[in-house]
Amino acid sequence: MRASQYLIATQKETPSDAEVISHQLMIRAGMIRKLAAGLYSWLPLGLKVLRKVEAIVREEMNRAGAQEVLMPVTQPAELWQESGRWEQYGPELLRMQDRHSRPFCLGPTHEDVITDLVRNQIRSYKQLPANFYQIQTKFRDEIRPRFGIMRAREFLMKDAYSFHTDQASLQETYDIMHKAYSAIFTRLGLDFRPVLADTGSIGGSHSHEFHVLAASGEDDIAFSTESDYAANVEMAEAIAPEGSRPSPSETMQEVATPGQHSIEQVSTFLDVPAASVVKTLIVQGDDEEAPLVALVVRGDHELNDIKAEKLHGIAAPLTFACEEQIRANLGCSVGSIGPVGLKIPVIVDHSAAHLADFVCGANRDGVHLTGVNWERDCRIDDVADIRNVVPGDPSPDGKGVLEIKRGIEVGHIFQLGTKYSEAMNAKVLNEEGREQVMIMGCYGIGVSRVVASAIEQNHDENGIIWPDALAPFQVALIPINIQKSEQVRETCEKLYTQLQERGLDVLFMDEEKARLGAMLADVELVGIPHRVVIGDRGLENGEVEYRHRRETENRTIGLNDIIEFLTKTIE
RNA sequence: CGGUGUGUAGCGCAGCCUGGUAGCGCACUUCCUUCGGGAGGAAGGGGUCGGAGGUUCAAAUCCUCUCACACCGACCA
Repeated sequence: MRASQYLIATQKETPSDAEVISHQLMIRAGMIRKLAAGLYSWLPLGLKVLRKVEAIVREEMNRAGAQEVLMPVTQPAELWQESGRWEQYGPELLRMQDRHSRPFCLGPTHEDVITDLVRNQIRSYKQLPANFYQIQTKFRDEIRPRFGIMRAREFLMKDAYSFHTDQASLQETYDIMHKAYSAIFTRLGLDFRPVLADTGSIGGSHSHEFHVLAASGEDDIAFSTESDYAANVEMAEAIAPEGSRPSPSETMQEVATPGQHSIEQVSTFLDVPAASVVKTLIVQGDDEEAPLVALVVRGDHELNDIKAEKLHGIAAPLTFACEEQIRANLGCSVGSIGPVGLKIPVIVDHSAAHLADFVCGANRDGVHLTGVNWERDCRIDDVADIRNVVPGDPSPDGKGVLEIKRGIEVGHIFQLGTKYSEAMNAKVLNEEGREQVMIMGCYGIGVSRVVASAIEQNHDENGIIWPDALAPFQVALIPINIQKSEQVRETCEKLYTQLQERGLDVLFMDEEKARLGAMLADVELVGIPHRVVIGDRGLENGEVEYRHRRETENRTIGLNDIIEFLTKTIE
């Protein structure tokens, strides 16, 4: 491609509303432009990258035996009413009416449509298993779109749905998808981890998220230093400390702690480590007998609400008791609560239950207790895993300890079961000639988000550094003084033609008035991996200059060898 | 949804407090010089000052309403 015929919309200044580096660089490199909140146009350069991701995803999905389809973005409400999601789905579902006042929505996902399609087309177990996918624009009316393309309202997603007659078959396809996803992210050149994930409200037994590791990620991922265990912190199991609880050595005493509420304040005030203090949280129960429940974790730990709301007796979604409820029931304010003398159920985290001689609130404002011991001074009704894991915790698989890093969720696979097929009556005849509800799996990849995550992981102060598989162009050809030197012009034209004949995607910076510095800056910002600079000075000696985007020094290469060199390097 | 803040040229911003009819940098157009890491000079083009209403002789500036956008928040215990 000749730069003179291509829109290279780079800009020096960073827009003031771009927070994360990928957003800033995508704007500056001229990949995307914002149309409205969470809505972006893709310029030629950005679209080229997006298409590359798409192509790799498509190839690997086809290789894994999935069949491509394309379903409408606009979907009739009927289907959503049938699956029950018209009511369930919140304001993220953009609803509208057509000219006949018939209700429709913009598809945030396509389970309902695919289930309808398949129930009408597939009648026999002989046609199963089957896995259909599409690469399609989705719309989710996010409360707060942010980070550019990373959390946009309209985005490109690959979604696949598989159908089965039994769990074993679903498991088989699930495993194939797991492998295909690993192959995709490996080919894309990303540092990623498949992690165990929460299945959320959808249920089902198995779910993995694929995360690209990057500091700007919105999720915390825990993984083992010794094994391939990895899980979303929401899910990662905090295993109980070994051995039995130390025996009490102190007597329980009241201490005045005026105005000290937070764990940090209390531990500083009493000069004890946060790990020797317990925090007691009061949440809503789901039983009329026990409308409130106390949850106790160690002072240096955080409650994991997903784990907590799964426990018996606790209302889901997890809801904290309000100030008035606490005062009415316990007679103190938050900040002075402790397990001693509580009349409501007390559920204690493993680590907190392992403490002896700990500190806690006295259920009276401005008073704490020291030297408190379980059983002797207060009840434990239940011990459970209700905290987030922290770095250094033992890995649940017994190998190594946990480390925590931030991740960007780029893929999610899960076993849906029969949630949709049952609601929508999607059945086949099985071997015995009986009707049977199909079992489903679903598998998504955020195609546009992959582009942003690749940039989060690959950039420097000069701009984007594309992994080879994603680069919009492979080679940039940069002439010096093309408007003056006939020699430079002819050499470049010839190289341009020859490189294209070798099948390389070349950007020829052929603009007469472009200055060297500006061209180099653009090529670096845009992130083209290989660049060749051609000038009279080098040509005198039959040489050109080559530099890889990751290097800081030029290499001198013979004019006659450059074609061969690039062809070999880029393979 | 709640809190805060911002809307002035394609982008980044000043001007607003203290009303007098719009400016800077980058980008863009033309010409000259320059040309090995975002050149210099000269001359230009481009703005219903987010929108509506009001106050005033006069509104980007003051007042009211409205729209859009952005940031922060949903575990203090």
